[in-house]
Amino acid sequence: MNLKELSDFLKLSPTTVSRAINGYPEVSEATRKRVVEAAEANNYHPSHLASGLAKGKAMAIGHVIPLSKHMVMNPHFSDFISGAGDVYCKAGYDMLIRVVAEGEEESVYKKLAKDGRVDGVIVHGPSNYDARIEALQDIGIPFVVHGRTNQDESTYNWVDVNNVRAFKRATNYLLDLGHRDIAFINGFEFMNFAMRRRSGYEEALHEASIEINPEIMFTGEMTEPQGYESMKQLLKRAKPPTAILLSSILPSMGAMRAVQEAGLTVGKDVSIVTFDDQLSFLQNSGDIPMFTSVRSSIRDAGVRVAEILLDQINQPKADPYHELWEAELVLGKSTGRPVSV
Amino acid sequence: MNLKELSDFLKLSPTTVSRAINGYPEVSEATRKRVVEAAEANNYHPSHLASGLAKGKAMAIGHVIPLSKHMVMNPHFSDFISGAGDVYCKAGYDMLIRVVAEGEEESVYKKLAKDGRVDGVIVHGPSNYDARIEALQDIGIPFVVHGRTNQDESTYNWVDVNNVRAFKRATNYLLDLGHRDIAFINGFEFMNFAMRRRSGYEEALHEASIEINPEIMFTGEMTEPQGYESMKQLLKRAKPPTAILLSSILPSMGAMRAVQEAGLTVGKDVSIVTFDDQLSFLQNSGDIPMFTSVRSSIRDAGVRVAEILLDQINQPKADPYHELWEAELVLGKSTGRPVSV
DNA sequence: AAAACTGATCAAAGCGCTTTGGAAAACCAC
DNA sequence: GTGGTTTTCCAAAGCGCTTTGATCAGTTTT
Repeated sequence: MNLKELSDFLKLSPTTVSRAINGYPEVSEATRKRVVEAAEANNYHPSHLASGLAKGKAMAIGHVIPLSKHMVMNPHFSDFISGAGDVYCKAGYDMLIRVVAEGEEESVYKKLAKDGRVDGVIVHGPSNYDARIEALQDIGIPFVVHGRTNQDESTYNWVDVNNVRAFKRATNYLLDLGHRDIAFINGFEFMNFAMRRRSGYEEALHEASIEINPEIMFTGEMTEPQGYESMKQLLKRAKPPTAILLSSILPSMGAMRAVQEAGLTVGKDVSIVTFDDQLSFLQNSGDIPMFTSVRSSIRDAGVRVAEILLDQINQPKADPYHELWEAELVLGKSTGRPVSV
Repeated sequence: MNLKELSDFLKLSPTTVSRAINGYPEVSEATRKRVVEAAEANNYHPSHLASGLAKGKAMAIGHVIPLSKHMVMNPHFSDFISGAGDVYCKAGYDMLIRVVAEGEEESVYKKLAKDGRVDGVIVHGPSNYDARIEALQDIGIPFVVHGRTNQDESTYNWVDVNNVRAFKRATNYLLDLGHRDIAFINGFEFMNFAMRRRSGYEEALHEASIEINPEIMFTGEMTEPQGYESMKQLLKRAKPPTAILLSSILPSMGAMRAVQEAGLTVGKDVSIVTFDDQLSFLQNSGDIPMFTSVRSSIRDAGVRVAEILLDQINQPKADPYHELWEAELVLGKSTGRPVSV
């Protein structure tokens, strides 16, 4: 059943029926009621394609998700997406996802923006210099970046965590406890957030006049095995570091496994501080959390980014909008004073 | 730039331009080349909405993802989706995701199917009796179920793992090692896969004439904390079970943490067999995997489910299609003979 | 009672594309 | 050069909706 049929059935014009359903004021309450009931009864649903075409809005938001070399979908996405998806759903928008091999993102974003299928897009995982930003600005489609780049921040919308401050604080906390050998297991540093985290770590060490030791700094895909393998490397050293900073709960689980396997105790022999995205399936909670962490919910970020994007779509002339979030430092069981030698 | 403008520019009719771009044979190679080049040069992208409307196909597949009570997105989705998304992308389809509060799924599926926005849908996480199946059959939209229900299996498309057999094998393996007290930490048993896993476990115990003990059987959301808490319960018992069966790597990580925290060793004091979906971010691999497991890739399932759906969309008259996969039993470090009393 | 206004409805054009049913041009054989 | 085929292109209708501008009754104003 389509609009025409429904309006024939009701002996009304398509105009009136359309307006009745979309809540326009030009139609009397009596007929509106009649129309809505008939639509319900006949199981009529307006075609999204047709209405989208007619009003030039697609009522959908695009996400492009790059798969890494090993076709791995970063698990942090699922929480981000569940936050964003919830916002879209409530606003009547759909989420359009394109999974794409690493490297092709830019062209996929362009196509997505051009073919009129979405009204705005989210940029995930910006690198230090990210060509997508200028590409999207050229096209003129609204977009929000989750994170930032090293490009001019003032020209686009973004929501980011203060990664420098977070990791500086985490490092300082370990320094205050008396640690001097602090390892760092980071994500890939071409990703902007990872680069900023490293800056925070290095700043803190600098200020404490501790030399930076590249031998105890790792980068890689933030997975459980990454944490495990890196930690194993560290424990092999003549003088293993007494504290480790990690970029996500996932590698932290792996690091913990390596520590326990070596017969050592986390929080005593080795202190761990992790960034905690509050992944819903790996929650670091309880009376005293398992890990000491700098914490910021990636799901909340998804919510906020989505809200901002919808706002920008409805007010296309608005100025670029930013939010910089501070992570909280949460004390858990994984840190303590270093065992004195 | 739209079709009309491009065709004016080329001094051709929209018909010819459209055909040239879509690769129809009625247009000479010379003009096709001219058209394609002009399209490129003018950065012309056909409107997806308009073409979808005109040909009655949306070129998109719908996924409805229920959030659990705590707004948690099951992390297993992300791997499934990355597999499916890859297939869609290669076939020129988009993935449309609606995140929806638990319980509203049926109506959301209906709306999605009706409003012409997608050409087919995937049914995730079927329960034992799932109303979505009949709803979708009524509507007549192609769909594929990831998993099965207890309804008549022959009437719809599905891809499933032989969960009964997998868990029976896993249990038998533990029995063969000499274990007699085997606990089971399962997912929610209103989910069909979890129910079938339980059947497999119980069948094996029955055949070995071992009584089923509900006190050492848990169900819940399959997360790290679930495994941790359940395991802690088990270790508190006067005579803790010597082996545990778990439904996913996530709770297994938690169980392992509890075991290690209690000063015991996995694979010696406590044997663990888990179902391994081969989650990309928690891989159970290496020379000898961390966990003994029954293994089946959920990403591969996503790929296959997507392929089948696209096939069904292209041949709507085809018979329902099913695939039942056998999980492999992979030996890892987490199992051994029980410590003799 | 004519004029002005208001509220409820409608006809028709348009969104940007595909596709049907020709028509025109080019080619072929005889 | 006539009739028949192919090849290449086009005009126009249609997909299902929204929206502009107009109509028409009913109400109020002068």
